[in-house]
Amino acid sequence: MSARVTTLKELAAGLGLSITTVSRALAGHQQIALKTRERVARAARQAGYVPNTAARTLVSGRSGFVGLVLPIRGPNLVDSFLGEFVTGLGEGLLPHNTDLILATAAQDQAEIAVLRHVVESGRADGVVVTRIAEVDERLAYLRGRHFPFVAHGRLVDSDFAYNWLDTDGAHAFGEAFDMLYDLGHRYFGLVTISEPMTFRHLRQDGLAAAIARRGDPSVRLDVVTAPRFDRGARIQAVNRMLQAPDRPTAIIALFDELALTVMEEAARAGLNVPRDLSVIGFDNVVASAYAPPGLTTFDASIRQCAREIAEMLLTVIADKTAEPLTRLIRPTLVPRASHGAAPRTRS
Amino acid sequence: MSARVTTLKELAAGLGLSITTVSRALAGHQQIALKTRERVARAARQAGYVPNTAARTLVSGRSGFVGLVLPIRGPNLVDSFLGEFVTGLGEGLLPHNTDLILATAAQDQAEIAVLRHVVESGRADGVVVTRIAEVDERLAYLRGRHFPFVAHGRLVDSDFAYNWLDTDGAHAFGEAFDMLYDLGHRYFGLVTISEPMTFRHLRQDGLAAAIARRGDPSVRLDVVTAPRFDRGARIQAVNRMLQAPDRPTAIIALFDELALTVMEEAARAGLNVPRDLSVIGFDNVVASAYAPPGLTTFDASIRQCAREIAEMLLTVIADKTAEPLTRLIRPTLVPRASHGAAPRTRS
DNA sequence: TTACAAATTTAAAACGTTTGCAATTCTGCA
DNA sequence: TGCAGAATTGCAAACGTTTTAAATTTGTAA
Repeated sequence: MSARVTTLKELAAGLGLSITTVSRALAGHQQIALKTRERVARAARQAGYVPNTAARTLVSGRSGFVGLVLPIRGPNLVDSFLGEFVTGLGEGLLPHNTDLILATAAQDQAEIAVLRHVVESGRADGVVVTRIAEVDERLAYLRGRHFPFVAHGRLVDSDFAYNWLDTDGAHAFGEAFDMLYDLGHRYFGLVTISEPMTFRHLRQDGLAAAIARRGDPSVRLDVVTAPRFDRGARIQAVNRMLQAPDRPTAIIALFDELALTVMEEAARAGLNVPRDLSVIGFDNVVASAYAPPGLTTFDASIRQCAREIAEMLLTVIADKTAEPLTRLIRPTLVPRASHGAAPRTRS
Repeated sequence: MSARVTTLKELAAGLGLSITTVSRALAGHQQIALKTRERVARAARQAGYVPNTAARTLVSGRSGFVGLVLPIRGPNLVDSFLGEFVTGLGEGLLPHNTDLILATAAQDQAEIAVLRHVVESGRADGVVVTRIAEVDERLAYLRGRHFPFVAHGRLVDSDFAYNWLDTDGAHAFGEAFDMLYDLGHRYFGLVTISEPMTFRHLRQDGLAAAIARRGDPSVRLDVVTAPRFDRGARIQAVNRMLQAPDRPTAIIALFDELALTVMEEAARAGLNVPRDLSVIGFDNVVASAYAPPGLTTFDASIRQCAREIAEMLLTVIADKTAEPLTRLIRPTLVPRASHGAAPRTRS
């Protein structure tokens, strides 16, 4: 076992054939005699031949990679999202012999610079773009370059079509409202974030639409906004809502991390969930099953979504002229113990 | 903004220079006149020139990638490990302009086949190997090929030296024992796994060594083994220990997932943690903070370890002849509420 | 046997970059 | 003005593969 790697030239020399023939034989071209193809295949297998990716990419223009730009975030923020997402992408790419490249963007670095580099260096045949912002230059850039991509999430309204897969947060938030309304709740709280991500609008709009559909003027909704990555400010925002003299009887959080904060602060304030307060989250992070009394939330099946995103991207790469693909995935309610009937008496 | 990508040839033509000169100018060679270097740099920046990775790799033999083989596991097993690990690697690679490639291995597929493919296709300049098994053909293969790699974890005893970084599970388990012993515990339980991973030995040996050091013949240790990925069997194994007429007063689990199962089953059996039973885990997964009453565990700072692994790997790639690097990281105790004084009376 | 078509194989160019070596252009000095 | 030597630039090969177009071999029918 040596450090040398077998090349096509060596293989050809050993077989007394030309490089061309060996290359074609391995590719399974019909024009090469069956007997030759078998002979070559045997020799290649025996030599452990693996084609050089760089050379193949250079001539074919296809790298066999799909890219994902990984933004480095602050500490303490790692949940299972990235792991699930990457695993799902891997599963989707596996049958097509495509690998994933993860390019890291420093915290202060513009993610688009890294994206540009990935695209223009020819490292990848397509990219996945996550965490869509309200104004997202990445999508415009990729579209301008006619570079294959699939967005996880989408713009609120865009003047162009593109490939995306999103979880139907609007529907989930409407479902949450309906369930809580039927349990007697009329005074609602929404904890949202201040970062300009599109999903906050989609979910909040879904909630507002459900309220409007119901047409009950006694329904009231308060909204409180917290910065996503500042735990202190988040707790403060949550308490603004909890400490108000007339607090909501049901709080819907934009995602589980916020909902868990709500439950912790409620417990600290001596409130019983769900007797005094119902809480509903979104994401179904692992901790939501463990945090007492068990957080009712929605599962977006990230891994499955990522797998589909990978498949969509491979489709787009194979046929760049195809119509834009879009998929809206309905998250499933995970009912646990953090929601219940509205309290009878109000303080 | 077009779909075309700028090449060195175009850049050279536009500047009236040869490809050679432009290439050298961009590489900052002193032999190119300063004025020319500046002129070229300006043109390159303006054209948004990014060198083609495949071409560069082909001629230089360096891909600028580091590989990680990602084994697809069954469902429901995604914790934050992968996300943290990948993030840490990204952080470590970032300053060296190196990216990460993730090659997926199907569930039934031999991981070594994927590894071989990554290595021999020239996709990566080095690889990270995780989850070291008792007999691990990956290490032997990489060593035979003289291919740069760093192992996360290590063999129990090996007849050759290699680069590794490991968390000192032996020390942690000894620390756990000492703490529990001082709290009056004498009857211990260890929940371990049946999969042939080396870390189970390292941790169990650390525990045994601490017990031996103490030299108290009244100390007793029971060990129960569960398959890692079969939740039902895991619960069964845990209950074998909990339901025994004389059960341990303190249970140490090989990792948090098992410890959480212990706590759940203890609660179901009407046992109060920590009054009736102390439980200690390892990993500090997010859920361990939320699972009542809060699991005492050890934090291995995966992200930080991964960053160091990346740095080690880059060192090894830069100088293949260097002495093997090894790092043993001491995990820190995260004391929560799942451990306490040994119960006075025994049933 | 010959001619021609079909089957099979090969030479050579191309992909975009780096690099050893050679060629050219400057500079200063006689 | 001429020339050595330094400074600067360029030619061409190389990396390992795919692919176009052409060459060679084989088979078949006259």
